[in-house]
Amino acid sequence: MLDIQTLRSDIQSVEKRLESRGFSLDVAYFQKLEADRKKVQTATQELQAKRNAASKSIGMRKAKGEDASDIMAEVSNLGEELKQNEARLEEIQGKMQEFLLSIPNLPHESVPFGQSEADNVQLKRCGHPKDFGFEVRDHVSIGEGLSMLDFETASKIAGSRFTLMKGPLARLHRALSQFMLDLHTSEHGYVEVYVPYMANSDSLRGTGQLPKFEEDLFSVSNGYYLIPTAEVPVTNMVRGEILDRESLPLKFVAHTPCFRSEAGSYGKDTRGMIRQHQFDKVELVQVVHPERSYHALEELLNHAEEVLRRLELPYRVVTLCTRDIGFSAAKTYDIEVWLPAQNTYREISSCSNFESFQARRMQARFKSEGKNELVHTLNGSGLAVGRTLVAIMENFQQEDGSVVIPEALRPYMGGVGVIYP
RNA sequence: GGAGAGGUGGCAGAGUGGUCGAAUGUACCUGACUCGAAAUCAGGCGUAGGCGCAAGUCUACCGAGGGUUCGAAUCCCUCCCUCUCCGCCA
Repeated sequence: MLDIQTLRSDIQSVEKRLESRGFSLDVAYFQKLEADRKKVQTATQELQAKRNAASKSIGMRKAKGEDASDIMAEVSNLGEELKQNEARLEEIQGKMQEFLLSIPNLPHESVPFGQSEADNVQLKRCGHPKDFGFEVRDHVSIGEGLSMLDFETASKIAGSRFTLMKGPLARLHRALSQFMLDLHTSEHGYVEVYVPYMANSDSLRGTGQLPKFEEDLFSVSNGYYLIPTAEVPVTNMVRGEILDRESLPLKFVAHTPCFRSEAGSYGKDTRGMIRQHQFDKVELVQVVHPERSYHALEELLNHAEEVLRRLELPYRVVTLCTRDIGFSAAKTYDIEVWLPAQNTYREISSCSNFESFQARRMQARFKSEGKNELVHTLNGSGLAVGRTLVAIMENFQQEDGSVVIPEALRPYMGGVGVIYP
């Protein structure tokens, strides 16, 4: 959520900055709403003040045993008018809130301007795609060749876009999340957290999934939603809190399953486990002092990259352009891993600074010299586990259909160095 | 699932219709005393928002949402959460 004060004071520049990400701000609507609000709120508060004063003097007279029927008659006439004003004010404020919740974040000045995904800027490229010397297979072919990846059974159990893994491949999947958690907790200073896999609508509103993106979520009974990312439960840990300045930065890492309905992506990545309704992810979340958030973003990116370096996977980092950054983000780096079978780089992590956008929705603040100030929040995948598994299968495949285990993972695999069919 | 108790300011804890945004204690901040500290004394000390150049002033908030009333922390209704005991379960 943007600060309503900046909309009041300088809506033109807000409009302009939002335009760069393809969002057209309804300035006239805002100004109309704001004018109405001002008028009705002032009137309502005046009536309330009048009523309060009258009621107070009734109380004072009654305490002295005096008659107060004249004031009571007077103030009872206020009732209807006040009620109407209050209802009208509530309506306007509701509309204003809805309007504010639907506006995306302002892109940071360092975000490259662009019209589409094609305008994202490659920041760096690390590692070298291997020269295989044989016809590479994709992870589906490799996994099924190993008899360890079974989409048919998964769809029998649940439906399309689910995965079933068996044996050493399932273990490799588990090894990956263990490895990532250990790296981030022991070397990068994150505190491991275990969190609910369902969240309420307040939480989803806090991080920006609601109200705009409900169709991407799975909802269950009792008003719960399955989390689409650990970002939701972890970031919402600080919702409504006033933190000590000294406690910042907070750095959390969580391994959770993520559930996404992937509405509107039918026909995209239908083969394999690239785009699933359920996938595991290790998520990094930081809650920081506003002055430190861009430094923290670089640090966070580096933490995610480190996973790929240790796994010896070739990757590149791109800075998303204004048109491609997500709704809540001010700036985002995507890390893309090399997938030889697709002969391209595919997203495996997204690291974003949300500045105060989520914090304002969540009312997450810290005390600074007696004043309350909004924190900045960041998160990044460190990494998407399923896609990392895909990357390992494809980058470490051998001609006979076996898959070599990267050195860093072998302690987690009971010393196994190669997975054979 | 059954029975009971309860949700008030950072914490503790009073307040069952009226000068209550809320006593008191404690923590914290400022000042006085002190060489300094402790103790003591005095003052300050919640959140969100409106109006205003400002000083300031007004409004809302006592788990959430409705209702009754001139007036609600206090009465009524619905919901949520926490705790204790029992049952069940991993």
